[in-house]
Amino acid sequence: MKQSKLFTKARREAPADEVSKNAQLLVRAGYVHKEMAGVYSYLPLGKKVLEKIEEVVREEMDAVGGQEVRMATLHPSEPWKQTGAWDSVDVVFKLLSRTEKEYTVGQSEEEIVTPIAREYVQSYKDLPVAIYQIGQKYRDELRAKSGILRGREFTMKDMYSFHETQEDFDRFYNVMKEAYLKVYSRLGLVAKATEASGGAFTKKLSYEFMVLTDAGEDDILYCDHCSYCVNAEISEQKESDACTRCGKGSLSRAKASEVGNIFDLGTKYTTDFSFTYKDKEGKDQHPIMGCFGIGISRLMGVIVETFGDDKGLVWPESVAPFAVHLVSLGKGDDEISKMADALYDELTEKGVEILYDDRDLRAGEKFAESDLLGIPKRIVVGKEAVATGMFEVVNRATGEVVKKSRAELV
RNA sequence: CGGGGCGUAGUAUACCGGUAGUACGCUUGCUUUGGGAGCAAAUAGACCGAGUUCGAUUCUCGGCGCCCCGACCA
Repeated sequence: MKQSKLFTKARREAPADEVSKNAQLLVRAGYVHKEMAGVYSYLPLGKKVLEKIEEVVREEMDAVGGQEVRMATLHPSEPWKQTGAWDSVDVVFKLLSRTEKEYTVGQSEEEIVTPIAREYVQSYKDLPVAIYQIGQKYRDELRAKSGILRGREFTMKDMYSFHETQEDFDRFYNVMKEAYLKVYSRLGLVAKATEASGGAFTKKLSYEFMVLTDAGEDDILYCDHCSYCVNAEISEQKESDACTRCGKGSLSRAKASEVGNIFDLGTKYTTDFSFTYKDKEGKDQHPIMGCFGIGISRLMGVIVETFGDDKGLVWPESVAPFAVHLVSLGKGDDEISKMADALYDELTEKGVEILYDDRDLRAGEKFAESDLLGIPKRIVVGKEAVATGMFEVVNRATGEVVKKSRAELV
């Protein structure tokens, strides 16, 4: 992609009405555009990042046997009334059509997925099954905040699984826990599986996946020795207490952002929707259901909060919109332009995802903007490259500079 | 939803009870060219409504919007 053709432009100033780091940087760099409080459009660069995150999540969900679907976003009100959520869940948007019919937009999909599963699962032989989707969710939040970390519209991966027995659910639950940790690790994040309230439908604990960041909304207590971590809202322990799990470490308190959760829904929904299968004895049984969410757009925000520095965004390679930022210097210098053009063509042909700043701008402006965009690797083509044949390669995260020849790059 | 703050060109800001100035951006020309250049010209603005006033962008009230704190958070 040539930057002269890129739809968006970086801005020198951060928007005055954004305080959070993720919103300031993403807006400045042209990754997103705010529509209203808690609702952002994703522009070409931002969309690429979202898709990178989605792809990592998709691979790990497929790896544990998940099957991807795309469920409706506009929902009839009936199933929501059937489960009681229409009246009891206050973040449900309620829409009225011109003929006064009621609808909602999905803030979660149990009301949609359960009737779908009921249609295709009749026997214990059809279980277990796990289906998921990646898509937009809508929640009528009283207060959107922190840029893309907590919005009224956001992108989420939500998986729903159905099981014959509690044992099988527990088995899958652990598989998912590992899959989730793998996802976060691939995104360059350190997440803690955190014990939390199980929500409305189970007395059991659920797990929330927390990434430590001051921008987060939750307080957690975690052991400095083992992997124990608990949401402070359900814990009677306090900072500096000895860890009750390993007995060796002590607890630290920190702010964290919830980037995923896994719930045991029991038979709440399968009962509400009269979803039964025949077991081996031919008796009707309600499947046990699980729900597994990952906040895709929130993850993007958390990545910005975690890695962004005073110069701008810093993307881990796994989610960067481009792998390489090729920057040519020397306005109007034909030799430099030709050399940069040639390198761009070669790298593009090799399949390298590359953004080429071919614009006639001064070096300072190009470097500042390159830093802001946060692409992991910058290749500079200037007089020096023409003279020596060696290209300067700069690591955005570390600032480390190495010289490489054309042959080493392509 | 309670509390606080803020709404001025595309962006960031300034001043003012007498209709607005600066910087960046955008357009044009010349110079400059390895860390956000210079000169010149050009473009562009008071959230909405009501009230007070001879006159409101400025003061008052209401609305709307945005941010922050809290509450809330399948």
